[in-house]
Amino acid sequence: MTKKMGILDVARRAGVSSASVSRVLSGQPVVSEETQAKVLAAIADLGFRPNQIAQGLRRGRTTTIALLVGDIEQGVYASLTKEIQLALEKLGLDLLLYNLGHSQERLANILARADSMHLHGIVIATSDTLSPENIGLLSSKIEEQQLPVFAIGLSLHDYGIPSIVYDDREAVARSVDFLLRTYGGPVAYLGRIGGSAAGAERFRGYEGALAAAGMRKAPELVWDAAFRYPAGFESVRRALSEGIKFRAIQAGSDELALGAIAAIHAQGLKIPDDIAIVGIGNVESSAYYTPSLTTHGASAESIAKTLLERLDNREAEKSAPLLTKLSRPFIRRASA
Amino acid sequence: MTKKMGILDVARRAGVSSASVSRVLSGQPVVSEETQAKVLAAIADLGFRPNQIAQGLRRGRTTTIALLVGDIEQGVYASLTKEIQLALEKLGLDLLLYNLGHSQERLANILARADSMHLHGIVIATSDTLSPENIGLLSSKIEEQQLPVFAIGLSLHDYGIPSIVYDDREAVARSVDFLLRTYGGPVAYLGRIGGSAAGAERFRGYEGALAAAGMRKAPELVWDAAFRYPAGFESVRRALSEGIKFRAIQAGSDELALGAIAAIHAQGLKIPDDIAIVGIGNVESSAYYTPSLTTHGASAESIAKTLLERLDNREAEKSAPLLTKLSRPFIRRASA
DNA sequence: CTGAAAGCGCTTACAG
DNA sequence: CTGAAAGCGCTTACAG
Repeated sequence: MTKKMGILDVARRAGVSSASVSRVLSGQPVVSEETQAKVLAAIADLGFRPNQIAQGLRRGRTTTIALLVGDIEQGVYASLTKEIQLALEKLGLDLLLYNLGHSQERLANILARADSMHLHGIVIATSDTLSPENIGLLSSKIEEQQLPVFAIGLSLHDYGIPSIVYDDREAVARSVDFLLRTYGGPVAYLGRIGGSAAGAERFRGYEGALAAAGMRKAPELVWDAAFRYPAGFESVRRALSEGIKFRAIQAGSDELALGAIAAIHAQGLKIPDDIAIVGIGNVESSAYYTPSLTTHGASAESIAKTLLERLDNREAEKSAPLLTKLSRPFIRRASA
Repeated sequence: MTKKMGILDVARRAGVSSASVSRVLSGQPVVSEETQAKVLAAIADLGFRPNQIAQGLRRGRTTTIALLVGDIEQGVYASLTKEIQLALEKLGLDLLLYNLGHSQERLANILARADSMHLHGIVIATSDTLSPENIGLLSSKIEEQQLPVFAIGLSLHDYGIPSIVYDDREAVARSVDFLLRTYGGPVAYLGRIGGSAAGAERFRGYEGALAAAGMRKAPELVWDAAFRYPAGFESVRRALSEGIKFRAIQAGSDELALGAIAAIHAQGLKIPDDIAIVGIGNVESSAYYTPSLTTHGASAESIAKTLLERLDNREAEKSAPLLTKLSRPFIRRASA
């Protein structure tokens, strides 16, 4: 049944030219209803599907969006990937996935290769700070190639790249203020600061809340650590063993917070009685920890939806704001 | 700098024909060293990259592998996706990601579209039982289109589809036996059975261990539940509230086990003192729970490696075994 | 070993 | 509104 079959076979069967078939295929309004009906019938009869590569070559671009993701093993990126793939499917677009793994060099390689792939668009979702070279590559793709590029989770609007981000500074400021008021004592910050654009934003929220409360930032209470579990565990274990005093922790990710919880428990301390902790991201497991984690929510769905709309409406896009800020809901659970 | 540039520009600059350039590009051994050197120099000078779509059209297939994944939000699939993408990159292949989300209909749609995409290969990784139609679609792609297809995590070797799976039956039998010996009392099974090929295998391991120990399987101790946290939480919450007695739980996934732990803690019970629990999959967070989760390991890396070798060596593949079984290491931590 | 030429399967000006 | 024809950028028999 799956013989090779082309637009010409459809044309023959419908009794029209291949040009007409092509026009029906691409939904051009010029074709008469009669022709359209004949072509559609022929397509259905033959079970024809246009060769996407040939279409891509002729049209000069594929139906593929590249999603460049910081670390797919982190829950937030996994959810985001899932929702974006689902959304793209509605537009008939496919998703090419690249896991960056925090390497600017890998990113550069991928972007270089992207040129010859004639992508439909690029979406980059990472919390890492990008190198100037990579930012340059991205924005040149917009200008020179008219290629839709979107940044998620990091603000590149200053470079002309449309960005969809959470207002993490505000979110963290809010929860640190909450920790200060509720628990009184010193609040530590646990999370990546250098090298992470999102991390830096979150840390600024922490600094802001301290300043607003008239408190000084203590260096021994700022633990710059990678975003995953082991880093959270290790940082807190060390702080505890060094006898550093703190009443609460604001973590830069849920994974960090969860790793921290393990370290706190390992010392026989109670949460939130001895130490309170707040995460950010609302990873699925965070609700099922003991204690359940107080955190800031995320909505991969609404990001995907925003992306979809903007991808679908290239006209409106020209006058769309370069920066879209989403606010995170504060999710209070048992850990703080 | 990024003007459109083709093989002809390279040919002109190198002083050879476009055919020679093409031959150098595809690494054909016929070209003389001199020609090759000239072409390579011209390519480097111009920063030329061949148009992948044109190559795809001419060669009849792209450099893209489609990865169809059950649920990217589950840790095992996220790790697998990451490792596979990394491995493919070494072969110059790109990864097209589709999240199946346990829908056979979605799978059918994706497979239907795949024909017109002229993929380089298909990898399906899901624990779901596939519909006969979808299995038929997959195996026809191997036969009719010579398309490499691999199944990961579910055995489709009976249908001529090369499969790479863990020996989950053996793994679960081992840990259930361990639970029986260590804690004496009744062991419950928590996990998807119907609709999940992998789940069914795991459950058979449970049954086997009970039988080997001369115990009867009690229906009230078998909780058929979806693979994620909420299902684990809810199943155990209910069993506990109904007063069902059990000393240990074997879960069909780490997420289920972690959800179960939350439910056990919610009742004020202790792990493993009151109830012991074993998961399967070794999701990253499982080591950072309180208590840390005893589970069966997985190695996305070794699966990706196996896949890579088999994708890279199409000749050897013809005589390769259709079924590759990997064993899971038992990881004993605090929960049992 | 190399080049001229045909062609992969579509789309799109160009005429009509 | 429709068709004949050129062409997207490569690869690959076919001659030489």
